[in-house]
Amino acid sequence: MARPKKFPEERVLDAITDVFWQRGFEATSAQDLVDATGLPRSSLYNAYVNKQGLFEHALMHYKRRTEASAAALDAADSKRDAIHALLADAVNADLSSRTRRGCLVTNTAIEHGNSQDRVTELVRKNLKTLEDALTRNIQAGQASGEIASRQDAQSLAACILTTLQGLRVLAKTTPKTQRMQLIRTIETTLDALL
Amino acid sequence: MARPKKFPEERVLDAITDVFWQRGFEATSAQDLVDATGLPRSSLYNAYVNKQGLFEHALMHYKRRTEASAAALDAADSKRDAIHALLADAVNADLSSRTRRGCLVTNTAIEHGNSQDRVTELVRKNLKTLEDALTRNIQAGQASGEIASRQDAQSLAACILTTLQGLRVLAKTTPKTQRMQLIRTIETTLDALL
DNA sequence: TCTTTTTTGGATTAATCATTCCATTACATG
DNA sequence: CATGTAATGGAATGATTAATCCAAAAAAGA
Repeated sequence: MARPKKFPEERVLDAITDVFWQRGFEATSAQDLVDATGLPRSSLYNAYVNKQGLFEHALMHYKRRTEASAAALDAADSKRDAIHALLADAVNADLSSRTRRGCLVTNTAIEHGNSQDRVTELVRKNLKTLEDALTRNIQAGQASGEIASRQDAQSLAACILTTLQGLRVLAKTTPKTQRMQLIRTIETTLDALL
Repeated sequence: MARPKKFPEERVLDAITDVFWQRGFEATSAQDLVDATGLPRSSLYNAYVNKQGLFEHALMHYKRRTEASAAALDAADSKRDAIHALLADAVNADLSSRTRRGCLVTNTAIEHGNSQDRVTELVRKNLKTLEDALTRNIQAGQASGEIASRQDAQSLAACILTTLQGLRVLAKTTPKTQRMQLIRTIETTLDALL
Protein backbone atom coordinates (compact mmCIF):
# COMPACT_ATOMS: atom_id res chain seq x y z
CA MET A 1 0.00 0.00 0.00
CA ALA A 2 2.40 2.65 1.17
CA ARG A 3 5.68 3.57 2.73
CA PRO A 4 7.04 0.61 4.69
CA LYS A 5 8.58 0.85 8.14
CA LYS A 6 12.28 1.42 8.10
CA PHE A 7 13.82 -0.88 10.72
CA PRO A 8 16.16 0.48 13.31
CA GLU A 9 19.52 0.60 11.69
CA GLU A 10 22.65 -0.87 13.14
CA ARG A 11 24.32 2.51 13.31
CA VAL A 12 21.48 3.95 15.35
CA LEU A 13 21.69 1.18 17.93
CA ASP A 14 25.45 1.58 18.06
CA ALA A 15 25.08 5.27 18.81
CA ILE A 16 22.38 4.75 21.44
CA THR A 17 24.37 2.02 23.15
CA ASP A 18 27.48 4.16 23.16
CA VAL A 19 25.78 7.05 24.90
CA PHE A 20 24.25 4.92 27.64
CA TRP A 21 27.50 3.04 28.00
CA GLN A 22 29.47 6.18 28.53
CA ARG A 23 27.06 8.18 30.68
CA GLY A 24 24.74 5.67 32.31
CA PHE A 25 20.96 5.71 32.29
CA GLU A 26 20.18 8.61 34.60
CA ALA A 27 22.79 10.97 33.20
CA THR A 28 21.72 10.41 29.61
CA SER A 29 19.14 12.86 28.28
CA ALA A 30 16.87 12.45 25.29
CA GLN A 31 18.80 15.31 23.72
CA ASP A 32 22.03 13.32 24.07
CA LEU A 33 20.46 10.51 22.08
CA VAL A 34 19.14 12.89 19.43
CA ASP A 35 22.60 14.37 19.03
CA ALA A 36 24.31 10.99 18.93
CA THR A 37 21.97 9.35 16.43
CA GLY A 38 21.23 12.37 14.28
CA LEU A 39 17.60 11.25 14.32
CA PRO A 40 14.75 13.55 15.30
CA ARG A 41 13.31 13.14 18.73
CA SER A 42 9.97 11.89 17.48
CA SER A 43 11.62 9.17 15.43
CA LEU A 44 13.39 7.85 18.48
CA TYR A 45 10.27 7.84 20.59
CA ASN A 46 8.28 6.37 17.72
CA ALA A 47 10.71 3.48 17.39
CA TYR A 48 11.54 2.83 21.05
CA VAL A 49 8.55 4.16 23.01
CA ASN A 50 10.49 5.93 25.78
CA LYS A 51 13.84 6.28 27.51
CA GLN A 52 13.43 2.94 29.22
CA GLY A 53 12.78 1.28 25.87
CA LEU A 54 15.82 2.93 24.36
CA PHE A 55 17.91 1.64 27.22
CA GLU A 56 16.55 -1.89 26.95
CA HIS A 57 17.43 -1.98 23.28
CA ALA A 58 20.91 -0.73 24.07
CA LEU A 59 21.31 -3.58 26.53
CA MET A 60 20.03 -6.09 23.98
CA HIS A 61 22.40 -4.67 21.42
CA TYR A 62 25.27 -4.92 23.88
CA LYS A 63 24.60 -8.63 24.27
CA ARG A 64 26.31 -9.20 20.94
CA ARG A 65 29.56 -8.08 22.49
CA THR A 66 29.05 -10.46 25.38
CA GLU A 67 28.38 -13.24 22.90
CA ALA A 68 31.52 -12.35 21.00
CA SER A 69 33.53 -12.70 24.23
CA ALA A 70 31.83 -16.02 24.88
CA ALA A 71 32.62 -17.21 21.36
CA ALA A 72 36.27 -16.24 21.80
CA LEU A 73 36.41 -18.42 24.92
CA ASP A 74 34.90 -21.34 23.02
CA ALA A 75 37.16 -20.97 20.01
CA ALA A 76 40.40 -20.57 21.93
CA ASP A 77 43.30 -22.94 21.58
CA SER A 78 44.63 -22.53 25.08
CA LYS A 79 41.65 -22.34 27.42
CA ARG A 80 43.67 -20.82 30.19
CA ASP A 81 45.14 -18.11 27.98
CA ALA A 82 41.67 -17.26 26.74
CA ILE A 83 40.50 -16.56 30.28
CA HIS A 84 43.60 -14.53 30.98
CA ALA A 85 42.99 -12.52 27.82
CA LEU A 86 39.35 -11.90 28.75
CA LEU A 87 40.38 -10.34 32.05
CA ALA A 88 43.45 -8.52 30.80
CA ASP A 89 41.62 -7.06 27.81
CA ALA A 90 38.98 -5.64 30.10
CA VAL A 91 41.58 -3.97 32.30
CA ASN A 92 43.60 -2.65 29.39
CA ALA A 93 40.58 -1.31 27.54
CA ASP A 94 39.36 0.49 30.67
CA LEU A 95 42.69 2.00 31.60
CA SER A 96 43.64 3.13 28.11
CA SER A 97 40.45 5.11 27.54
CA ARG A 98 40.07 8.51 29.09
CA THR A 99 36.35 8.04 29.73
CA ARG A 100 36.58 4.66 31.52
CA ARG A 101 33.17 3.55 30.38
CA GLY A 102 33.88 0.06 31.66
CA CYS A 103 31.26 -2.59 30.97
CA LEU A 104 27.66 -1.63 30.26
CA VAL A 105 26.39 -4.70 32.12
CA THR A 106 28.45 -3.96 35.23
CA ASN A 107 27.44 -0.31 35.13
CA THR A 108 23.79 -1.20 34.75
CA ALA A 109 23.86 -3.80 37.52
CA ILE A 110 25.14 -1.12 39.88
CA GLU A 111 23.02 1.80 38.72
CA HIS A 112 19.77 -0.02 38.13
CA GLY A 113 19.83 -2.35 41.10
CA ASN A 114 17.24 -5.02 41.59
CA SER A 115 14.05 -3.53 40.21
CA GLN A 116 12.91 -6.90 38.91
CA ASP A 117 11.97 -5.53 35.54
CA ARG A 118 13.15 -6.13 32.00
CA VAL A 119 16.45 -4.36 32.58
CA THR A 120 17.38 -6.61 35.50
CA GLU A 121 16.49 -9.60 33.36
CA LEU A 122 18.76 -8.39 30.56
CA VAL A 123 21.64 -7.87 32.95
CA ARG A 124 21.21 -11.39 34.31
CA LYS A 125 21.09 -12.82 30.80
CA ASN A 126 24.31 -11.08 29.83
CA LEU A 127 26.04 -12.34 32.96
CA LYS A 128 24.77 -15.86 32.45
CA THR A 129 25.96 -15.94 28.85
CA LEU A 130 29.48 -15.18 29.99
CA GLU A 131 29.36 -17.46 33.01
CA ASP A 132 28.18 -20.38 30.89
CA ALA A 133 30.95 -19.79 28.38
CA LEU A 134 33.47 -19.71 31.22
CA THR A 135 32.11 -23.00 32.56
CA ARG A 136 32.38 -24.66 29.14
CA ASN A 137 35.87 -23.27 28.74
CA ILE A 138 37.05 -24.57 32.11
CA GLN A 139 35.43 -27.95 31.55
CA ALA A 140 37.31 -28.29 28.28
CA GLY A 141 40.54 -27.20 29.93
CA GLN A 142 40.07 -29.69 32.73
CA ALA A 143 39.34 -32.46 30.23
CA SER A 144 42.55 -31.76 28.37
CA GLY A 145 44.52 -31.45 31.59
CA GLU A 146 45.41 -27.81 30.94
CA ILE A 147 43.39 -26.66 33.93
CA ALA A 148 43.56 -28.15 37.42
CA SER A 149 40.50 -30.02 38.65
CA ARG A 150 40.70 -29.02 42.28
CA GLN A 151 37.22 -27.55 42.02
CA ASP A 152 34.29 -28.12 39.68
CA ALA A 153 34.18 -25.98 36.56
CA GLN A 154 30.97 -24.21 37.53
CA SER A 155 32.33 -22.91 40.83
CA LEU A 156 35.53 -21.80 39.18
CA ALA A 157 33.62 -20.01 36.44
CA ALA A 158 31.63 -18.11 39.08
CA CYS A 159 34.89 -17.06 40.75
CA ILE A 160 36.35 -15.82 37.46
CA LEU A 161 33.19 -13.89 36.66
CA THR A 162 33.29 -12.31 40.11
CA THR A 163 36.91 -11.30 39.63
CA LEU A 164 36.09 -9.81 36.23
CA GLN A 165 33.32 -7.68 37.72
CA GLY A 166 35.61 -6.60 40.54
CA LEU A 167 38.30 -5.60 38.07
CA ARG A 168 35.80 -3.46 36.19
CA VAL A 169 34.98 -1.64 39.40
CA LEU A 170 38.60 -1.09 40.35
CA ALA A 171 39.61 -0.12 36.82
CA LYS A 172 37.24 2.84 37.06
CA THR A 173 39.39 4.69 39.57
CA THR A 174 42.81 3.05 39.28
CA PRO A 175 45.42 5.43 37.81
CA LYS A 176 47.02 4.30 34.58
CA THR A 177 50.34 4.07 36.38
CA GLN A 178 49.02 1.18 38.47
CA ARG A 179 47.98 -0.97 35.56
CA MET A 180 50.50 -3.67 36.44
CA GLN A 181 48.93 -4.15 39.87
CA LEU A 182 45.63 -5.08 38.27
CA ILE A 183 47.42 -7.41 35.87
CA ARG A 184 49.16 -9.01 38.81
CA THR A 185 45.79 -9.52 40.49
CA ILE A 186 44.65 -11.40 37.40
CA GLU A 187 47.70 -13.63 37.48
CA THR A 188 47.58 -14.30 41.20
CA THR A 189 43.92 -15.21 41.01
CA LEU A 190 44.27 -17.45 37.98
CA ASP A 191 47.32 -19.16 39.43
CA ALA A 192 45.41 -19.95 42.57
CA LEU A 193 42.16 -21.05 40.95
CA LEU A 194 43.08 -22.89 37.77
CA MET B 1 29.59 37.93 69.66
CA ALA B 2 26.64 36.02 68.37
CA ARG B 3 25.00 32.76 67.51
CA PRO B 4 27.64 30.12 66.80
CA LYS B 5 27.55 27.64 63.97
CA LYS B 6 25.66 24.51 64.90
CA PHE B 7 26.50 22.36 61.88
CA PRO B 8 26.73 19.54 60.99
CA GLU B 9 24.99 16.98 63.10
CA GLU B 10 25.66 13.28 62.95
CA ARG B 11 22.05 12.51 62.14
CA VAL B 12 22.09 14.86 59.18
CA LEU B 13 25.15 13.19 57.67
CA ASP B 14 23.59 9.80 58.28
CA ALA B 15 20.49 10.83 56.37
CA ILE B 16 22.39 12.40 53.50
CA THR B 17 24.67 9.38 53.17
CA ASP B 18 21.69 7.05 53.21
CA VAL B 19 19.96 8.81 50.35
CA PHE B 20 23.01 8.89 48.10
CA TRP B 21 23.79 5.31 49.06
CA GLN B 22 20.37 4.13 48.05
CA ARG B 23 19.77 6.21 44.94
CA GLY B 24 23.18 7.23 43.65
CA PHE B 25 24.36 10.75 42.84
CA GLU B 26 22.45 11.51 39.64
CA ALA B 27 19.14 10.08 40.80
CA THR B 28 19.21 11.99 44.08
CA SER B 29 17.48 15.37 44.04
CA ALA B 30 17.91 18.24 46.44
CA GLN B 31 14.32 17.62 47.46
CA ASP B 32 15.19 14.04 48.44
CA LEU B 33 17.85 15.40 50.78
CA VAL B 34 15.49 17.98 52.24
CA ASP B 35 12.94 15.27 52.93
CA ALA B 36 15.49 12.87 54.40
CA THR B 37 17.18 15.38 56.70
CA GLY B 38 14.14 17.43 57.62
CA LEU B 39 16.34 20.49 57.12
CA PRO B 40 15.36 23.43 54.96
CA ARG B 41 16.94 23.63 51.55
CA SER B 42 18.91 26.74 52.36
CA SER B 43 20.44 25.18 55.45
CA LEU B 44 21.77 22.30 53.37
CA TYR B 45 23.26 24.59 50.74
CA ASN B 46 24.60 26.88 53.41
CA ALA B 47 26.44 24.04 55.08
CA TYR B 48 27.58 22.03 52.05
CA VAL B 49 27.70 24.54 49.18
CA ASN B 50 26.06 22.36 46.52
CA LYS B 51 25.05 18.84 45.54
CA GLN B 52 28.64 17.88 44.86
CA GLY B 53 29.65 19.06 48.31
CA LEU B 54 26.82 17.12 49.88
CA PHE B 55 27.99 14.02 48.08
CA GLU B 56 31.61 14.47 49.10
CA HIS B 57 30.60 14.75 52.74
CA ALA B 58 28.51 11.60 52.37
CA LEU B 59 31.58 9.77 51.08
CA MET B 60 33.71 11.11 53.89
CA HIS B 61 31.06 10.06 56.37
CA TYR B 62 30.91 6.61 54.78
CA LYS B 63 34.62 6.17 55.40
CA ARG B 64 33.85 5.46 59.04
CA ARG B 65 32.13 2.28 57.96
CA THR B 66 35.13 1.31 55.91
CA GLU B 67 37.34 1.97 58.89
CA ALA B 68 35.09 -0.14 61.06
CA SER B 69 35.48 -3.03 58.63
CA ALA B 70 39.23 -2.50 58.64
CA ALA B 71 39.28 -2.47 62.43
CA ALA B 72 37.32 -5.72 62.53
CA LEU B 73 39.96 -7.33 60.35
CA ASP B 74 42.71 -6.10 62.64
CA ALA B 75 40.98 -7.19 65.82
CA ALA B 76 39.98 -10.64 64.64
CA ASP B 77 41.13 -13.82 66.33
CA SER B 78 41.11 -15.97 63.25
CA LYS B 79 42.43 -13.90 60.37
CA ARG B 80 40.96 -16.20 57.77
CA ASP B 81 37.51 -16.21 59.36
CA ALA B 82 37.58 -12.43 59.47
CA ILE B 83 38.09 -12.24 55.73
CA HIS B 84 35.36 -14.77 55.16
CA ALA B 85 33.03 -12.76 57.35
CA LEU B 86 33.85 -9.54 55.50
CA LEU B 87 32.81 -11.08 52.20
CA ALA B 88 29.85 -13.08 53.49
CA ASP B 89 28.45 -10.12 55.43
CA ALA B 90 28.50 -8.02 52.28
CA VAL B 91 26.60 -10.66 50.31
CA ASN B 92 24.10 -11.31 53.07
CA ALA B 93 23.44 -7.64 53.70
CA ASP B 94 22.86 -7.00 50.00
CA LEU B 95 20.61 -9.97 49.40
CA SER B 96 18.51 -9.52 52.51
CA SER B 97 17.58 -5.92 51.74
CA ARG B 98 14.91 -5.17 49.22
CA THR B 99 16.68 -2.08 47.93
CA ARG B 100 20.11 -3.67 47.33
CA ARG B 101 21.99 -0.48 47.97
CA GLY B 102 25.26 -2.40 47.97
CA CYS B 103 28.40 -0.43 48.83
CA LEU B 104 28.52 3.34 48.41
CA VAL B 105 32.16 3.18 47.33
CA THR B 106 31.50 0.55 44.67
CA ASN B 107 28.45 2.41 43.44
CA THR B 108 30.36 5.66 43.26
CA ALA B 109 33.34 4.12 41.47
CA ILE B 110 30.98 2.91 38.77
CA GLU B 111 28.72 5.95 38.50
CA HIS B 112 31.33 8.64 38.87
CA GLY B 113 34.11 7.09 36.84
CA ASN B 114 37.52 8.68 36.64
CA SER B 115 36.87 12.40 36.75
CA GLN B 116 40.05 12.98 38.71
CA ASP B 117 38.35 15.21 41.24
CA ARG B 118 37.73 15.04 44.94
CA VAL B 119 35.17 12.26 44.60
CA THR B 120 37.59 9.99 42.79
CA GLU B 121 40.15 10.67 45.46
CA LEU B 122 37.68 9.75 48.21
CA VAL B 123 36.79 6.50 46.45
CA ARG B 124 40.47 5.61 46.17
CA LYS B 125 41.05 6.41 49.83
CA ASN B 126 38.20 4.17 50.90
CA LEU B 127 39.49 1.32 48.76
CA LYS B 128 43.03 1.77 50.03
CA THR B 129 41.92 1.72 53.65
CA LEU B 130 40.33 -1.66 53.14
CA GLU B 131 43.14 -3.03 51.00
CA ASP B 132 45.74 -2.05 53.58
CA ALA B 133 43.74 -3.70 56.35
CA LEU B 134 43.49 -6.85 54.24
CA THR B 135 47.22 -6.82 53.69
CA ARG B 136 47.91 -6.46 57.41
CA ASN B 137 45.43 -9.21 58.14
CA ILE B 138 46.99 -11.62 55.67
CA GLN B 139 50.49 -10.80 56.84
CA ALA B 140 49.48 -11.65 60.41
CA GLY B 141 47.79 -14.85 59.25
CA GLN B 142 50.85 -15.87 57.31
CA ALA B 143 53.08 -15.14 60.28
CA SER B 144 50.99 -17.37 62.53
CA GLY B 145 50.77 -20.06 59.87
CA GLU B 146 46.98 -19.78 59.59
CA ILE B 147 47.23 -18.52 56.01
CA ALA B 148 49.33 -20.12 53.28
CA SER B 149 52.32 -18.14 52.03
CA ARG B 150 52.13 -19.15 48.37
CA GLN B 151 51.87 -15.50 47.41
CA ASP B 152 52.82 -12.26 49.11
CA ALA B 153 50.21 -10.68 51.34
CA GLN B 154 49.83 -7.58 49.20
CA SER B 155 48.92 -9.48 46.05
CA LEU B 156 46.48 -11.66 47.95
CA ALA B 157 44.86 -8.62 49.52
CA ALA B 158 44.33 -7.11 46.08
CA CYS B 159 42.67 -10.34 44.93
CA ILE B 160 40.35 -10.39 47.92
CA LEU B 161 39.41 -6.75 47.39
CA THR B 162 38.68 -7.47 43.74
CA THR B 163 36.47 -10.41 44.69
CA LEU B 164 34.62 -8.25 47.21
CA GLN B 165 33.91 -5.62 44.56
CA GLY B 166 32.78 -8.30 42.13
CA LEU B 167 30.44 -9.78 44.71
CA ARG B 168 28.87 -6.37 45.26
CA VAL B 169 28.17 -6.13 41.55
CA LEU B 170 26.69 -9.61 41.31
CA ALA B 171 24.70 -9.24 44.52
CA LYS B 172 22.80 -6.38 42.89
CA THR B 173 20.95 -8.65 40.49
CA THR B 174 21.30 -12.12 41.99
CA PRO B 175 17.94 -13.47 43.21
CA LYS B 176 17.74 -14.26 46.91
CA THR B 177 17.28 -17.92 46.04
CA GLN B 178 20.81 -18.06 44.66
CA ARG B 179 22.48 -16.77 47.78
CA MET B 180 24.35 -20.02 48.32
CA GLN B 181 26.05 -19.73 44.96
CA LEU B 182 27.62 -16.44 46.00
CA ILE B 183 28.67 -17.96 49.33
CA ARG B 184 30.22 -20.87 47.44
CA THR B 185 32.14 -18.38 45.31
CA ILE B 186 33.56 -16.89 48.49
CA GLU B 187 34.64 -20.28 49.75
CA THR B 188 36.11 -21.46 46.48
CA THR B 189 38.11 -18.25 46.12
CA LEU B 190 39.38 -18.23 49.70
CA ASP B 191 40.29 -21.92 49.54
CA ALA B 192 42.34 -21.30 46.44
CA LEU B 193 44.02 -18.10 47.57
CA LEU B 194 44.71 -18.46 51.28
C1' DT C 1 -0.13 10.86 -10.76
C1' DC C 2 -2.73 9.69 -6.79
C1' DT C 3 -3.24 7.46 -2.38
C1' DT C 4 -1.73 5.87 1.85
C1' DT C 5 1.29 5.56 5.42
C1' DT C 6 5.75 6.72 7.63
C1' DT C 7 9.08 9.75 8.84
C1' DT C 8 10.44 14.24 9.92
C1' DG C 9 11.22 18.71 12.23
C1' DG C 10 10.29 21.45 15.56
C1' DA C 11 7.42 23.68 18.70
C1' DT C 12 5.33 22.67 23.07
C1' DT C 13 4.07 20.87 27.53
C1' DA C 14 4.27 20.15 32.25
C1' DA C 15 7.25 18.52 35.54
C1' DT C 16 11.40 18.57 37.85
C1' DC C 17 16.01 20.07 38.43
C1' DA C 18 19.86 22.60 41.23
C1' DT C 19 20.41 26.76 43.14
C1' DT C 20 19.55 31.55 45.00
C1' DC C 21 17.41 35.02 47.63
C1' DC C 22 15.46 37.28 51.50
C1' DA C 23 12.58 38.47 55.23
C1' DT C 24 11.81 36.28 59.54
C1' DT C 25 13.00 33.78 63.59
C1' DA C 26 16.15 31.86 67.04
C1' DC C 27 19.83 32.36 70.04
C1' DA C 28 24.30 33.06 72.52
C1' DT C 29 27.03 36.58 74.15
C1' DG C 30 28.31 41.40 75.65
C1' DC D 1 18.00 43.31 77.61
C1' DA D 2 20.33 44.48 73.37
C1' DT D 3 22.98 43.21 69.44
C1' DG D 4 24.92 40.64 65.85
C1' DT D 5 24.97 36.52 63.51
C1' DA D 6 23.17 31.92 62.18
C1' DA D 7 19.40 29.08 60.97
C1' DT D 8 14.92 28.95 58.95
C1' DG D 9 11.09 28.72 55.70
C1' DG D 10 9.56 29.35 51.35
C1' DA D 11 9.05 31.52 47.36
C1' DA D 12 11.24 32.18 43.06
C1' DT D 13 14.72 31.45 39.45
C1' DG D 14 15.98 29.78 35.02
C1' DA D 15 17.58 25.65 33.02
C1' DT D 16 16.72 21.11 31.73
C1' DT D 17 14.00 17.07 31.80
C1' DA D 18 11.05 13.25 29.35
C1' DA D 19 7.52 13.06 26.44
C1' DT D 20 3.72 14.68 23.11
C1' DC D 21 1.66 16.73 19.18
C1' DC D 22 1.00 18.03 14.55
C1' DA D 23 1.58 19.85 10.09
C1' DA D 24 4.61 19.02 6.36
C1' DA D 25 7.62 16.09 3.64
C1' DA D 26 8.96 11.65 1.80
C1' DA D 27 8.28 7.36 -0.24
C1' DA D 28 6.35 3.38 -2.36
C1' DG D 29 2.55 0.83 -4.54
C1' DA D 30 -1.94 1.41 -7.17
